[in-house]
Amino acid sequence: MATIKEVAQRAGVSVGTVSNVLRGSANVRPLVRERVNRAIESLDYHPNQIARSLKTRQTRLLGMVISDITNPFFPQLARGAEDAALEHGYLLVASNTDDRVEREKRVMSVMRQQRVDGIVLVVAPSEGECDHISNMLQSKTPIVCLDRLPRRQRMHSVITDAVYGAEMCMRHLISVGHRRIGIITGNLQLQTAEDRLDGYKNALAAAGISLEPALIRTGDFRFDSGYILTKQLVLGGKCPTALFISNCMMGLGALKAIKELGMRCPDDLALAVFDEVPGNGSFSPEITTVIQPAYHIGYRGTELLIRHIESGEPETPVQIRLTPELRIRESTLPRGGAASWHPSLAKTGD
Amino acid sequence: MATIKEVAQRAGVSVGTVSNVLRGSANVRPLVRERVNRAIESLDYHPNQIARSLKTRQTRLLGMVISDITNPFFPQLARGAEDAALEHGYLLVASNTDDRVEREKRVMSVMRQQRVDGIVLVVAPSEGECDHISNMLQSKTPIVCLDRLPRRQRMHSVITDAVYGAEMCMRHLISVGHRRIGIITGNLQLQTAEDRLDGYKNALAAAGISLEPALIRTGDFRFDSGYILTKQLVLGGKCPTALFISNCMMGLGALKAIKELGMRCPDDLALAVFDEVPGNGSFSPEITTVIQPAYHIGYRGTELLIRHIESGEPETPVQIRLTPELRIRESTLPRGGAASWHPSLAKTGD
DNA sequence: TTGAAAGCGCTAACAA
DNA sequence: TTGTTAGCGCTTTCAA
Repeated sequence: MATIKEVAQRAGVSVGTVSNVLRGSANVRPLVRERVNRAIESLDYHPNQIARSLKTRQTRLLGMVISDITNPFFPQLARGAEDAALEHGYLLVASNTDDRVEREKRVMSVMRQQRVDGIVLVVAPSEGECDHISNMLQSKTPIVCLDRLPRRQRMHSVITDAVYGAEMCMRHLISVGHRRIGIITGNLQLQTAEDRLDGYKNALAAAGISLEPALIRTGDFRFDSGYILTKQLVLGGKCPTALFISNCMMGLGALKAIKELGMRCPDDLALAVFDEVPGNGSFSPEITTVIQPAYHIGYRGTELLIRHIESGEPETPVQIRLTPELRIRESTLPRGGAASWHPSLAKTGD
Repeated sequence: MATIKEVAQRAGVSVGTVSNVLRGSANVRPLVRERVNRAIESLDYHPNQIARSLKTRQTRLLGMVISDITNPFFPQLARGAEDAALEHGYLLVASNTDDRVEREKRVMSVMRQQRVDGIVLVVAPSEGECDHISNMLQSKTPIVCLDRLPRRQRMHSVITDAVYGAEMCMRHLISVGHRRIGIITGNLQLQTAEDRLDGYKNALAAAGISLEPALIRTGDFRFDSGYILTKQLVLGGKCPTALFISNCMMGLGALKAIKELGMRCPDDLALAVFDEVPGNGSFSPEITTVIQPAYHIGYRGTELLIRHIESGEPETPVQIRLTPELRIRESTLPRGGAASWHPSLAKTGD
């Protein structure tokens, strides 16, 4: 591959001048500029970003560490992050952790060696051992947390207002007549999972419905736990009339369980899911969901990260909280006929 | 951030020795090695891969250029690619093209500036202007094509045997009694899309069913075209009794159209889809699909790429063709009662 | 407006 | 076994 030196020779100028042309900056005589550009063209010269990075101490690489791209929430988020990155001339180095801290540590360490300019991070649940995060921060590599807040540290973040989303969804379930509502939560080491549970509790309390511990099951955001815990809830004595599932993968598991149990949704059991469910709208039943602005979480988080990279870290963490949206569909059609219910009843989000 | 020089000073050795310790290679006295490691630890030293790359001319970065990560086929592929990369100490730089050549050119150019060691590529459809690909190859950056073969060049690739998959699926539809089978294809600039159509044609020919041009519609692998073309096929005069859809996104569109038309699947219209459909198995109906080994395409393609990076390019392109699998589900239950059909009838894949 | 040259942090060849 | 040093391709300061 051609180097800047060869371009300089070919154009009959010094490397400094070529550099100036490349960076569009300094005062170069149009004639000279023209000659340099022709040399670049004819040599198919691609500036060596590695050499540039070594000198300038920035790579124009951003790390993106997420949980699992096969969870349909994350592709949207990734697209948002990529769009923001590309608009500012950055490329994304991406990696999945499967929510394992060891993997998070490992990829963040490698990204650090690669000298990424910053990281957007969906933290893995952990019991506090986050030295890798504080070390990173200490070495002046900015991090913006997406979707989840780590328990200990206060950091830059862009998340969904999960308490509000869960509350809104629960109010809807209650408004169509449900009293015995079960919930399957995510891993409660995660603030997000806890928040969704809090929304559940708040809504029940506000409606004067007492909390029934047997209706609360702790899952892990994966298909299997949705499947197993739904069966447990349904078969375990006092079967709920509605289920609130804390994410889409567990939602699919719950649907499968309901099918296998020979129950009908919503007639035998209503279902509402936090997160859009893959395939929703094309199949039956259509599922009532709390929709997170996944794309925007990625986009705004990355934008925030780039702002910090390019103009220095602010003193206090910036925390952005985006509002989710409730989409009501047939899986929560009111029991005993639609006549007893009107969509306006559900709009209690104020 | 600490440098190798500081580590050397702290350990009381030369940078050369530290380098030797880092790369685990040369003969270093255990005692000295120990001292160096302690220095590394206490300084929280992370080797600067940028500087290393400049010298060694390899970045341990792999480019992954795909069509669209929100198409559920690609997350699987990406996980396979990442696993292979990580196992060999590489990181993935990822980007989506939305099947637009301009975007493909742009990101590949940036990746080239970043000096990625190689690229796994899902090519965008185009009318032959692939200079960016041949230039890349010429500059000794290996490329392995995944899932799709570019029309002109012969390149390293890992793809699914689409002709075989489509044939197998069509044989099944025919075996349960269908004669008027419609197809919605992908963008026929893509070999993959063409292959699936060829499989369709082969199976019809083998069964002695004459080709009906009106039953062939050209889509673009996106939701909307599946939706629109299904409506056209159904409402356009001679409605088919079964539909073969060339990918999952169009499959979802087709399902939605069928729903809106008030038709029942499979009673009014049978449906088979190439690619696993998101949500399939949890909803109704469950869809008969041709399942591609997406993870393996990513994994083996990346493995192949790394092999070429580390031991030089072979003379002739390596082309790997993986076998898809037919999963028969309720969307193609035979018409006129299950009694007339037995699963064994479908197993004509020999 | 342009050229010359130091230096970014590392590797690897060579010397000691 | 360890140390010294040139040089990877660029940017940037300083001098001309």
